Amino acid sequence: MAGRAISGPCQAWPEESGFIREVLDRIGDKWTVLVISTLSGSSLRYSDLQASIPGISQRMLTVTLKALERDGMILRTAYPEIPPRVEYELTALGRSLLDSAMALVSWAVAHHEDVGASRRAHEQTGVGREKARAAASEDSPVR
Amino acid sequence: MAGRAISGPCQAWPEESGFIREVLDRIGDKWTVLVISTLSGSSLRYSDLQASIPGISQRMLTVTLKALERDGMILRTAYPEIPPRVEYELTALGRSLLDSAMALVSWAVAHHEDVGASRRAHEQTGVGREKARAAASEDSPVR
DNA sequence: CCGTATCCTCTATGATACTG
DNA sequence: CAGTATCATAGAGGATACGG
Repeated sequence: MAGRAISGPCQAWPEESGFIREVLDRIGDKWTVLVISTLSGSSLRYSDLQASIPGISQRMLTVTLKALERDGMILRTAYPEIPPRVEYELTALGRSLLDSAMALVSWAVAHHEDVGASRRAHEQTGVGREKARAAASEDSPVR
Repeated sequence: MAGRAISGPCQAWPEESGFIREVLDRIGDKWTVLVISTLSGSSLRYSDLQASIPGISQRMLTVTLKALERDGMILRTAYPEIPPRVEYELTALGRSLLDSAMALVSWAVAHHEDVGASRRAHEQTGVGREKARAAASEDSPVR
């Protein structure tokens, strides 16, 4: 749709943005990171995953697992027993993503307080309802 | 909401999952990573950002910038000139997230072919329409 | 036990038009 | 230039019930 509609100053995001968005969508969705993180230790059964991830619905667990399997991140193995048993485990590709994803999780753990503080500050000082200063001098920008 | 409803085998994700999800939602949304990446080089004006990120709407650019500012990732500075000028730049917190996010982007660049191959393989072999084997021996699981 | 099939809601995103 | 306001929509995600 966009094509090369823009001939602006600097085309920061040429064509890579396509599959970058794909990956970000995948890891950004509500459960993917939780699932692969849960599988980091050992292979698990469907019901184990559901028990280990509080709040996930059957539907979303299934959908997430299918997507990850399709993308080669996890391996699904069904044992035709009675009762049925299915095990999920990370592939090498899945583990490689886990590394990068955990960096993000670590960031979250390390900085969530900073983010919280910033949010509180913005509520108090009423940023957003900022008072437009009448003065217009070059050296006193309005925050 | 979940509380401690589950008393299962191993509580893999206790309470951290809350703010982990918050961070993942933020970086997972359609434009955040593109915006902070674009700001990695230098501070930019609103219109520069819009020109540098093909396909973003005014609304989403504004929404994304507000969210990032609220979370302390970027700093907004308005110069009360005519015409108005507003500059956005990454804060230290924003740059720290950029590092982790770029790790993910690097992963995408490095492995998007593997993912593509896996997807094609799943389409061809018809995984999902897997043939249920009649046999039920312990040592021959169905993939 | 391991899912699939439906229905339903809510949010993210976009298009468009207007303002300081 | 730098937004804000409003309306519309697709799809993610959840609840529930049924099937192999």
